[in-house]
Amino acid sequence: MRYWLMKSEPESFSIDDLKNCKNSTEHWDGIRNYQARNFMRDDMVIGDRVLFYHSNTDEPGVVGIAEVASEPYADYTAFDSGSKYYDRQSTKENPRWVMVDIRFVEKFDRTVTLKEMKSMYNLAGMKLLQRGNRLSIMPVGKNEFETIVSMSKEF
DNA sequence: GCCAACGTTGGC
DNA sequence: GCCAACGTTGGC
Repeated sequence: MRYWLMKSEPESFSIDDLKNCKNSTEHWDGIRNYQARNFMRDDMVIGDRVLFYHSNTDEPGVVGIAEVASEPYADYTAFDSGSKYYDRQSTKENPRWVMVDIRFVEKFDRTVTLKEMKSMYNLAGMKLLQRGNRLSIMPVGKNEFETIVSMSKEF
């Protein structure tokens, strides 16, 4: 099993929104970055655990856990000329962008904030914390995943 | 709202 | 293939 971190702006799609989806599952559309796409396309496996991260908000941080719930498949928002994710170079015959389904697993009792994570010596290697990182999907180490989960249980 | 950092685009 | 211009991300 692999571990991931996926960012979402809570004003557009929060962990509560995910929980409230049908079957607490939603497709993760709109990824238009090749590195992030490649992670979904090449490395994600059903059942992989995902740290759900809220970005662009008052208190950025990890708010809970989700899991990968499908194989990768074509991101159909790229075919829709009315969508803000439309990409005329992505065709049904040869889709450029993919997505996976994500299922809610649990919401933390509290947010593990970016600030806290920065202060943890054993999280210093996290991609999330590297200078200038803007990836919205990134791999996370098992130890890092478990450290963050245990931080969520401490007050 | 600002701005640093980064990815993408396109002219050459 | 270089690189300037531009757009986006996301913390602050």
